[in-house]
Amino acid sequence: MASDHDLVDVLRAVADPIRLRIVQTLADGRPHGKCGTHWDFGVHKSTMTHHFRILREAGLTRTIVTGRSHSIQLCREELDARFPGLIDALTAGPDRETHR
Amino acid sequence: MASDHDLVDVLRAVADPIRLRIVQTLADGRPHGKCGTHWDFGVHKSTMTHHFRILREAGLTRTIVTGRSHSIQLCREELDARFPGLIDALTAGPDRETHR
DNA sequence: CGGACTGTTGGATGTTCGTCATACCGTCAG
DNA sequence: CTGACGGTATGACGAACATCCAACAGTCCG
Repeated sequence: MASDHDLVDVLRAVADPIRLRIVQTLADGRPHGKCGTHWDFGVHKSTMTHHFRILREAGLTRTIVTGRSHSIQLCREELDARFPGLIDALTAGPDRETHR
Repeated sequence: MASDHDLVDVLRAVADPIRLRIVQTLADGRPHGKCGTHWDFGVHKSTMTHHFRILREAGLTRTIVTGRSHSIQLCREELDARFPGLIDALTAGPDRETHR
């Protein structure tokens, strides 16, 4: 039952265009910087912080702080253990354009 | 790209405790009645209508009208085709109590 | 026909959410 | 130390959302 609650949290976190894209990009398992370089969604800096926070609080990502640059990484193992197949389903879009 | 848009719609539809439960229950492929008998969430009748509408408009379910009783059914084939593994991931919860 | 049953429609309401702008804080280079 | 850089915190605001209530509409039974 607690799993249902968590699942809803994860789904809510992922039910947003920007956050879904972030998760899809992070699905390669490697950490990505939070810097505006990679994430050009045309939204304000603090908005990205907001989205990163939602993802982190839903248990989807962890943040790695190195000096003044933060990196974000998907918690693949935990997620695959708790919600098997979920991340795959989110990333393996039907006609998902590979890169860019 | 259109798939991403649709995926977000599906996720948003499913990112609600009541609607997630509905989808999980419907996952057996059989049609279930909309009657209050099966769905006892303690919410108002019209609220259920609202949730059913969201699910239908997200392309998750179809409604079968028979006389004065409506039945609802999950669009398994379409969903498995467009978002392979998604429904499985939603229903195969980690410690989801086997049945009942 | 007239009423019970099943479900929908159309407000109304309080809450959550996404976004922005500004101010703030830690880190690194000179 | 001072200033630039990378992120965070806080507050505001409009849109979307979940919920309820009352009224309505189609179907079946007597």
